[in-house]
Amino acid sequence: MGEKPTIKEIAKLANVSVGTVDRVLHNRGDVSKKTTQLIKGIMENLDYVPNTFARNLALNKSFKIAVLLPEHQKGEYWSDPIRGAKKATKDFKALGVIVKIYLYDQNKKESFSKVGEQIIKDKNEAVLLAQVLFDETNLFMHKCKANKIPFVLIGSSHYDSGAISYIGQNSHQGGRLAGELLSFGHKVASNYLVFNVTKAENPNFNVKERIEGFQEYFENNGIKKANIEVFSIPQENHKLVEKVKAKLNSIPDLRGIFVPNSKSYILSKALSKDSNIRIVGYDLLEKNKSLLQDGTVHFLINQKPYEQAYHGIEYLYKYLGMNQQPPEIVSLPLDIVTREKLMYY
Amino acid sequence: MGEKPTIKEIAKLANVSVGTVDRVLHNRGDVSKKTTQLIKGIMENLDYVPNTFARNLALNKSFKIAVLLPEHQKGEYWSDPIRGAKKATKDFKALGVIVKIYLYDQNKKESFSKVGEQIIKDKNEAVLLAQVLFDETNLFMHKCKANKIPFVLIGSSHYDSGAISYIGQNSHQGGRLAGELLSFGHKVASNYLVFNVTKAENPNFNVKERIEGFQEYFENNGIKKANIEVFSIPQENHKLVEKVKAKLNSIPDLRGIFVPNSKSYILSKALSKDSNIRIVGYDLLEKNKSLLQDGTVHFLINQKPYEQAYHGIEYLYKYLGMNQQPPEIVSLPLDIVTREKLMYY
DNA sequence: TGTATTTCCGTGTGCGTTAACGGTATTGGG
DNA sequence: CCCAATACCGTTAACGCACACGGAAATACA
Repeated sequence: MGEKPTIKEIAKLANVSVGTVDRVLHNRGDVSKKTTQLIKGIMENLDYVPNTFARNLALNKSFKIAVLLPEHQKGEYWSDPIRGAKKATKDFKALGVIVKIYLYDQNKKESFSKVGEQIIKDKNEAVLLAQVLFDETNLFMHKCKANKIPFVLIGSSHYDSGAISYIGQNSHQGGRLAGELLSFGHKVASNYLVFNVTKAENPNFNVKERIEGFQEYFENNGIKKANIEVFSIPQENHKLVEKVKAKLNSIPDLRGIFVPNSKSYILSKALSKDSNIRIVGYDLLEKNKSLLQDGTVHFLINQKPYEQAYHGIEYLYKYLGMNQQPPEIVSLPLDIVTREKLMYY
Repeated sequence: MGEKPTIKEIAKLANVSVGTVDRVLHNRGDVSKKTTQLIKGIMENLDYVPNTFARNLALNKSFKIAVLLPEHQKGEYWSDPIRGAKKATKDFKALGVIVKIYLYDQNKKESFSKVGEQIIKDKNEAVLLAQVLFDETNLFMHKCKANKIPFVLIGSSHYDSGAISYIGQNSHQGGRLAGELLSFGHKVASNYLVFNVTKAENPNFNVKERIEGFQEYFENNGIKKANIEVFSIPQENHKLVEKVKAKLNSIPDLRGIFVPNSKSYILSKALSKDSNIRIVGYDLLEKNKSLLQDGTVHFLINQKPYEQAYHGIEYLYKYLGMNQQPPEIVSLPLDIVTREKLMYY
């Protein structure tokens, strides 16, 4: 009872060979109806389940998974998902997973396309990617679908993309959380600023949703009189710092600032040293961590890019190797980082 | 390059047989120092990882892991690590891991001992446990050591217990974080209360350390004038609520309360509805979540009991099945939960 | 009746790793 | 110098499954 039945035992009970049992197991024909029924009955009775180890060993196939992400410097955002991907590479290597990381220059769209084609050429069987370059990524995802290459999207949410799974955070939720943290302890209505540094030609839906969530929070919590100004400015603006300073000075009694992307470190350049403004930002870049450390920024919301990539590869392997369908949307919990929590990261 | 190296290939490169490679792989001696180095070097170079499927097939054994935790009602603290254990059970089943959960009545010490003995009798090869009943657990851990059964401790920190790994949070850190959250935005010194509900005969070192960390925070941040009172009271006290109310009234201008364990819901009974006191508590019990939801409590620190148990089983398997020594101490990051984050849990 | 086809099934090899077993040098003791 | 002990290493049979190959029996067709 405790022991697991093997193919051989089933064969003996049915008075056939293992080959026959194997044939009905994978119903690939060449077995008479009678013996098929007999064998199926026995398997049913003994509750037979093929041994995964033996099966995978015999199949002896490996899975090539491509990771498609932007090039990056050390300490930048994209180094985290890369780390996660590398950890997954190591962890799943023993299971036959071969991960190759493809990097592109996010300022050169043709770089993306080139790398994307390389991925197809290299006969990768699955792809993990983030939608940084919107249109190019859409194109690539279409190609994947055409070639029946499953892929997982991390970070950004583009629901009808055809990805077998989307892994990221709920952006609305993040915005609301930022609202909660900024207004925490303030009973009275106050002035808040959303500092939105944009990047030309790269619409970011996450940022849009975060801002919506931020506004939503104040509406839903009866802090209607809160005055929320959204200040958007392109990163390429050469008078950026001056303009930000002017904006800050133009708002009397500014209570808090929400930076819905990783650009807190830009905002900090325009802040006076002894500013008393609460700031909630995103992403644990080295520069941002310093701001947390010295008290300029009070909360950073961590997107857990490391985990996103790790789980992405995990899902792709399970999909390819064990026919397991991953959840369509995986919402990672928001991680609030304060100065005291910093030393863990 | 893309293909994975096998033992056979390594053997060929080192001019030895697979047997020798296997011997150095599992360092079971009978190999000269020179060839050992040679083989290790080659394995390093090729980044060799033994094929899990072949390995487990050859080993053809399963690992019995026991989980030893208190009985619990739905929604209570211990249901979370149980969930984590069950998830791990499912995830590692395919690797030959058999997990059995043993529950005891934490109010009956003899119940613990009985279950503990059962674990030994059942020939479990590893144990995951939490130190709820201090002395009894020590005794049991000694028995495990005597029987050479490895075990992992989750939640509480008892360093010289002989556990192969301790998984939990840094309690000092948790206390400091609580200090940070309570004092956030307050420049001036204020009055704070630590509300410590104790349980007879069950000294909890985590709570002690959290309180120390809390005090430490104010000392280290120049908020020396902060007045911190630690109020300890046994849970069994039949005039508990009255006494707490009295205590609260006795402190003028009370800014915040730190509840260093899961007993926030007890404190809440003594609070007036429109209280303006900031509260930081521990643990996502259903009762505590309600308090977060209605705004009575502002922050809960989540110990991640689910993850503790999951990783505990993961480590035990790797220890048993792959000779991998886990880290002696695994500090899970502190998880700050606010109302806005609540819906994820 | 003889040959060709179809139906059905057994045999054998290989997948990568483990570990028992046995074998050949090498060293040490007398 | 011989024998025994030791150090070191190779060979090989499992582990359970997948699948190619070939072969016997049954059926079809002439």
